[in-house]
Amino acid sequence: MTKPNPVLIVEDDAEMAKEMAEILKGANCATDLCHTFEAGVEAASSGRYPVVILDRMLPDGDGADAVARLRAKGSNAMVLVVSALGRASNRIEGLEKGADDYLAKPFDPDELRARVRALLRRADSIAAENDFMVFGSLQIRLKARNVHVGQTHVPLSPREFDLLVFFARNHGELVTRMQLLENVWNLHFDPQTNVVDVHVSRLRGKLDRACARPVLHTARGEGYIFDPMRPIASESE
Amino acid sequence: MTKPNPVLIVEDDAEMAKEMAEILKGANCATDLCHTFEAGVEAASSGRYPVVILDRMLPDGDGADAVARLRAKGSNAMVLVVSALGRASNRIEGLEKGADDYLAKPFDPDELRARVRALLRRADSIAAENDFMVFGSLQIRLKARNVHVGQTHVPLSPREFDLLVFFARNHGELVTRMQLLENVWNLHFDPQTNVVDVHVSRLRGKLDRACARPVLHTARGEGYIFDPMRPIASESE
DNA sequence: ACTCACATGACAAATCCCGTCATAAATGCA
DNA sequence: TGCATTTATGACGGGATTTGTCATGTGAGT
Repeated sequence: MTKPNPVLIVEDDAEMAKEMAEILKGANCATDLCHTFEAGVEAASSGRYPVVILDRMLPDGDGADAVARLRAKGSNAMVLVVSALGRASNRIEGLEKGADDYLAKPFDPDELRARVRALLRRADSIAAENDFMVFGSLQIRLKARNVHVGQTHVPLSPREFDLLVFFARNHGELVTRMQLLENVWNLHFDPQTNVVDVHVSRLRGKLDRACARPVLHTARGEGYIFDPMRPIASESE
Repeated sequence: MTKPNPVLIVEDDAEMAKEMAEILKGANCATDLCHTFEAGVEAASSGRYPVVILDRMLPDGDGADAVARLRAKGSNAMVLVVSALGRASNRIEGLEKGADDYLAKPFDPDELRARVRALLRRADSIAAENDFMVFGSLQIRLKARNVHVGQTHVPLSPREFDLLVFFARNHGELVTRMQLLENVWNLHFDPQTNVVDVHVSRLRGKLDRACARPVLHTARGEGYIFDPMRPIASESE
């Protein structure tokens, strides 16, 4: 079994939310919960969730608008809108506003599972076709070979891009200079220079400036760690 | 009003097909019709239709398999499966087999329209994101800025790529040197040199070699014509 | 405070892209 | 066929970009 897929549920009814979470465990999903659209949009725009489930009606607004706000923030999550209003007209409005699927309450557990699975599959196939990596606001388009932070483009040289991709593929993990020489430079021996350091420095210069926070951390005596999600220098908790 | 969207309907019941076509006129669609999956898959794999509507059950097979065959042929059309079997289990199976939406018969005309519109919108956004032009075996990825013939990559310089894209946008039509200077070079006067000729020559060298046939034709005294579909040197029908 | 690892600015070699020119080839016409 | 005009293409050099090296600065840990 592969690792569970993160799914965000935005729902104010705690009972319903718990039920959905329970159902989705059967589809290999790890659910997180928000109680308001405000919080939901915020969480979803991190790019961590390939699939987001929105209740159509919450105290703080309308699901259709929430979808619009989400899209405006650059999220490309798959959105499933769940609604007590099951009539066709509502379904239509939801889909036209940018949701990817629509489900009426009350729903059959099997159907929820199936819908979410279909959305995950679609998210996967889009990601595979259009190869796309997201770390918070940092986006890497593998085929286009370009990098964006939020809406702004970060110009990288070919080497720098390859370097970043290697880091991204091993995000959160320690990467040694030797690994980099092997995989990015295709060198199977130590050139006895600091090529790696120089390129890491250049890459870091561009990325940190763009992200306005450190993303490439150095593990003294070991190597480097790429971890864009790491909270900004503060201890505790 | 923009120009109508081509939609392919695959349906054996002529009455039903006519009705759907009529309904979809209201969604600004130009519908074509096939009566069998065989013909439908063939027509759809031309890549001309962003949206394909499949009946679930036709004499020559099952819609779910047709979707699979379509995908295997490399089509990335959005597929809506319409079925008399409206139960959840069928809907689920359809979606999991690779269809993009599922609609039960009988349906509300408004709902068909809305679904198709949603699929068109999604097709658009995928096309915009993943912008892709195909001429026979020649594929141009606009964002990735790379070109493939069949499976092999054709390396082009930036200028050459821009040139090709301009030709591709005007494929089959005469393109003058002046147009190229204006649109590819951003020159609004004649530089009195043969820059264009030289770049066309270079581009042609790479493309013709890769395609193993002439793709960029010259219209003596007029300009050039990009036409990758043009049958190989032979007169008459 | 000292040492060693890492960071980074500067420089130079290598590469690639592009426009120009000169010359060859091809086309149309008389 | 021969001539004039248009197009094709090989070669050259300027210029920008990328990349690796080195020298020096900075900071962490002992």
